[in-house]
Amino acid sequence: VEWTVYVDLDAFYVGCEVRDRPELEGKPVLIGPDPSKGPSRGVVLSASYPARARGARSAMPVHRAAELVPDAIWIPPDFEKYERVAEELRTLLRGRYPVVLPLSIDEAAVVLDRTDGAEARREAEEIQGAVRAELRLSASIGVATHRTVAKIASDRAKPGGIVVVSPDGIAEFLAPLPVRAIPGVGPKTEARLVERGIRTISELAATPVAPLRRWLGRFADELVALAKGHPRAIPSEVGGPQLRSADRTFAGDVEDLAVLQEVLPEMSARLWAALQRERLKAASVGVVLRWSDFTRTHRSRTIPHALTGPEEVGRLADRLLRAAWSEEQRARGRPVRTLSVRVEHLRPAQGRQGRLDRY
DNA sequence: TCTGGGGTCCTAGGACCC
DNA sequence: TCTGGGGTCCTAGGACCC
Repeated sequence: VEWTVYVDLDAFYVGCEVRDRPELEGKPVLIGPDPSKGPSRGVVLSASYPARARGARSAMPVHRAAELVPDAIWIPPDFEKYERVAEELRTLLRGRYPVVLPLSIDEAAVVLDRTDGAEARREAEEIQGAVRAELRLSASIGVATHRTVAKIASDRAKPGGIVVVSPDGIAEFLAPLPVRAIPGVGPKTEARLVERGIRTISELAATPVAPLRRWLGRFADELVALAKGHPRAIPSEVGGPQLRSADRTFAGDVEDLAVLQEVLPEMSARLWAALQRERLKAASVGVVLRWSDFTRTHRSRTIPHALTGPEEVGRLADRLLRAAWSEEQRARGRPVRTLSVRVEHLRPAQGRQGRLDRY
């Protein structure tokens, strides 16, 4: 049987900082823009467990976290560092196992062929020990015969534990958990399920799938199968990236098209640099306006050739931005909070191999 | 005192093709 | 005069994840 060992690094950004500054161990550390340095619309990117004990969470507005934890130690994010550390984890795993799936900056999975639960648990223990000894980081690990179950198990193992789910114990393991524990069930889907009296996975398992399809589409079949202990297998191939984007949230909401147009050259340059770094070509440009009420408008255009440079990205983005603005702004009657420029239809550029294997 | 800056995948209608 | 069945691509929007 094939087993998946799902490795999830605990409070990852905090962990990267604490291993460089051991004196921070056990302290309420928050990664994000320090709100005492001026008003910010930023959010917490990572919170240490002592900070979590006082209610701070990642994705929480920083001013709210500062209220809850006034003596927090704030550290501005250093994404290059986190990317390097993420690569350390992948290297560690690739040195030991033939099939390693990089799943996000702080998660990776190993697929073990022809093994059993006891052996898979020993591998998880060995990985956890190596991550602690060599990376000086804490990992939570879920072990199961299906990736989705292994991921859910890794959540239950936090922080620093190992949870193994046997193939015939899947339904029993999932039964008491809230539907929200399933990856892909967010606030909206949870609300739809709860409206129908479905709060836990055991209640989901007891629900006829046909009526659920009306609300959830094909996802309904997947959910009920998982709840009954028969998860869908997820293919292991990791494709190349689908899009790259540059985002900018303004310090104050913007009511003037010209202000948006002004930042396009800088954003296009940033985006182009990212493509160059990864040796990618793109053949589609898009802009996204996030209005002050958090709704979004998207315009994109595909062109019959690869984009030639940041100027072309900027030119096309400007055209799309003006169209989106004239068609939508009056009707929305709201200023813009965030502007994004994105490129899609990515392909590896010719020539030397880039680092497409990173993700 | 609301909610970053990245990303992924799915759906749905229309164009267009065989 | 009426109108198949299947497929892909494009665009816009939505939900979700780290």
